[in-house]
Amino acid sequence: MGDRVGDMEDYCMVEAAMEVVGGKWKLAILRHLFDGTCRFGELNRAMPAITPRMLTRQLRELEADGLVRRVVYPEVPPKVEYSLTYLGESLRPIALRLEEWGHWYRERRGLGGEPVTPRS
Amino acid sequence: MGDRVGDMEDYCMVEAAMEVVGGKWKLAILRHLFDGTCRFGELNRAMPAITPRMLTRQLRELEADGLVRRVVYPEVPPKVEYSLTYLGESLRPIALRLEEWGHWYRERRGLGGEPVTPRS
DNA sequence: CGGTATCCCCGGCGATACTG
DNA sequence: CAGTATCGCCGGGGATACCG
Repeated sequence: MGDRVGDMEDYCMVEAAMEVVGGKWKLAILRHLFDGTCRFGELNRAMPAITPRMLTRQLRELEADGLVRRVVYPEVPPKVEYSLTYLGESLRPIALRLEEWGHWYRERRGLGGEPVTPRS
Repeated sequence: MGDRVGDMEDYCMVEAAMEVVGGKWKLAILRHLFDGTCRFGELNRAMPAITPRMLTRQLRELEADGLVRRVVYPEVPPKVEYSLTYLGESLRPIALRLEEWGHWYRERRGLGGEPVTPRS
């Protein structure tokens, strides 16, 4: 061992990051949480294209990966607040730069794709 | 501009970026091309886990998205060189920061996952 | 309000064999 | 050397209905 171990360590890290952040809605969710704590419904209203099911799933994964904190208020009607952990916050600069890049990229490429999948 | 009109434009851009760069091997490939032009076989040897088929597919997508340049030398035996376009180069700082982040993340989280799916 | 349950589709991804 | 061809899995993601 040791001959070419360094190779995979390197690119593996970027893939490790992608596993955490590569879900279809993950970065979109984080992006909203950058602006502050959100309730479930707020997030869902802010991203109408995502179904509650998927929003839940992605939030739970983000929580399991330690990027998002979920706080349940035991009251009625139910209230749940999502916020970023320190780990989640640490992604802010990168996400923002990626966002910039995406913007710049689409300008250069002439807005190739649809912004949001249109529903029938 | 209005308070939050830009919302979906914004996060859409990060998703746009993910569409281009979100493939399982995309960033890994780019990461290798950051170090300079590569031939097909070099890339494949550098990433033994990826099959030729997938390597081809992801390279073609990167090419279609304008991140990678493919140069064919009409000689025998065949020789094809892959390099980054200006667009591809522009991802370097972001990819590097994501890599840093991935490294840091895994240290904090105690190396949760396997680096590469081990073949038996 | 903040989710689950259920069902299903599609395409990303993989393995193996073959070719100009 | 640099790919195709073929086949198939599997799970991420979606639609809709329902629940505490």
